[in-house]
Amino acid sequence: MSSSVLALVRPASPLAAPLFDGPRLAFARDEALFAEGARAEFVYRLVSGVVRRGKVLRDGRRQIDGFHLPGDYLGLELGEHYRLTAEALTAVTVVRIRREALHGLAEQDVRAARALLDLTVGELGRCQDHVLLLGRRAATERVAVLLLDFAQRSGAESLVDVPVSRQDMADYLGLTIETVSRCIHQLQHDGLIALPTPRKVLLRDRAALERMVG
Amino acid sequence: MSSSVLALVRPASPLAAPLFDGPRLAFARDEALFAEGARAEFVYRLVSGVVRRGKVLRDGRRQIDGFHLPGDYLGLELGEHYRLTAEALTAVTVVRIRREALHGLAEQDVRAARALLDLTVGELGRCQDHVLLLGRRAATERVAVLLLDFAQRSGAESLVDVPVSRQDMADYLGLTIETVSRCIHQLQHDGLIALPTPRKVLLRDRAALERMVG
DNA sequence: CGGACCCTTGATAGCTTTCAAGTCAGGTGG
DNA sequence: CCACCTGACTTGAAAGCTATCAAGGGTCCG
Repeated sequence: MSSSVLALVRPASPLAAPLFDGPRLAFARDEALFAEGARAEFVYRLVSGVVRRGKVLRDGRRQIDGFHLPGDYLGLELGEHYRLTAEALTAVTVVRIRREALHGLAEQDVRAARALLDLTVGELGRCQDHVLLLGRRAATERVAVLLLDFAQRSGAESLVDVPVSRQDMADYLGLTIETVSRCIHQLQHDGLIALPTPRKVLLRDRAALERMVG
Repeated sequence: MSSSVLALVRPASPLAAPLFDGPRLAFARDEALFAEGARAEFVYRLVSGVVRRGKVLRDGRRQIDGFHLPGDYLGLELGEHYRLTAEALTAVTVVRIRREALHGLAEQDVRAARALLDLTVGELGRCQDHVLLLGRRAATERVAVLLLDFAQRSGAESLVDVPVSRQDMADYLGLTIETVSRCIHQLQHDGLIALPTPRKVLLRDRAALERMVG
């Protein structure tokens, strides 16, 4: 069980209880929770919806670092400024906490400090897997990794929900939208998956997919 | 083991004092400090030498996550097992501490806990930058980024020491050794750099390099 | 001088991108 | 209810970039 890249980010070791709680906030689809470079004032816990987190180069090239689902924490960069942008892919609700308040929590409670560290370490591990994927995997492998991640995340037996657009997949995988589409077609042609709808993937030969991913 | 060598990896916010200290250990060139998958028993602080840290796919494809220089910490993954392999590129000396001891330290001393978190967050930030480089930059840009990193790290005005082989550069940049060589040639041809020796790069037009990197 | 290793260079192949249509589903308004 | 429109996805053809395969230096060191 090599730690395959987890596209959908989740706590490394699930916390028994949320690290913090509080009133809920809503964001509309396409709204930014926070932007790269802005002062990092808050840390968020996602309650519902899907969020993408990434960066853009000045010329518009975009790289997505990960997708977030309910339960995930956002803004753990914990520096003075956010290092990337988080945007709602759907309507989203979150709980947020001031960064200083979270640090205060960690100073008073050893368990909170440890949980915070574990979350950050988990994020680091996923980021390292992402580096391997982008540096050394061919296009079809990348797509297979992502589909398996979606599958694992959803816990679905074989019918997997793809919660993001082809463009977002491409920007996560370091490919173009056309290449993603062609790779999916290839996997379908090889009998590894079927595509009831563009956003639903049926895993027909999960073992073969996992072999491909290594 | 010239102290002018540089690396991509450095503490996010330099610690006033080392997080821990103790007796020194030596590793020979090409020796592994620890291997991916092994039980993560120790955390290391590099005292002298250069270390590379990375993963390999089963078919031999290699991806390097970063290069480490004196002052850097290794093994901060802090999970049950190391997530990557660390190997000495030169003779190396380190100080090491048991993982549990470090956690104990963090539990007793809020400042240590915070330093540990900051180190991990810094590592995460560098990893995110690496993802952007691998996902969305062309070969020559990647090489330029690495050369500028080496430059910044060494603090050299214009004559930069490249402390790693072309193969290691390639494995860090997600390229082949030939492509790295050709990109360096290209930069030289365009007058941005000169190459007194293969491991010494003279920055002739740093502004242009930085423009290229964005 | 010979050998080993690292780096460079050349030619060709292959994969992914780019450019350009074309299809499909969902939503809107007539 | 249907025509239309828009956005998302797919498909095709050609170009471009990087990898692969294959030599060819250069340097260090025995």
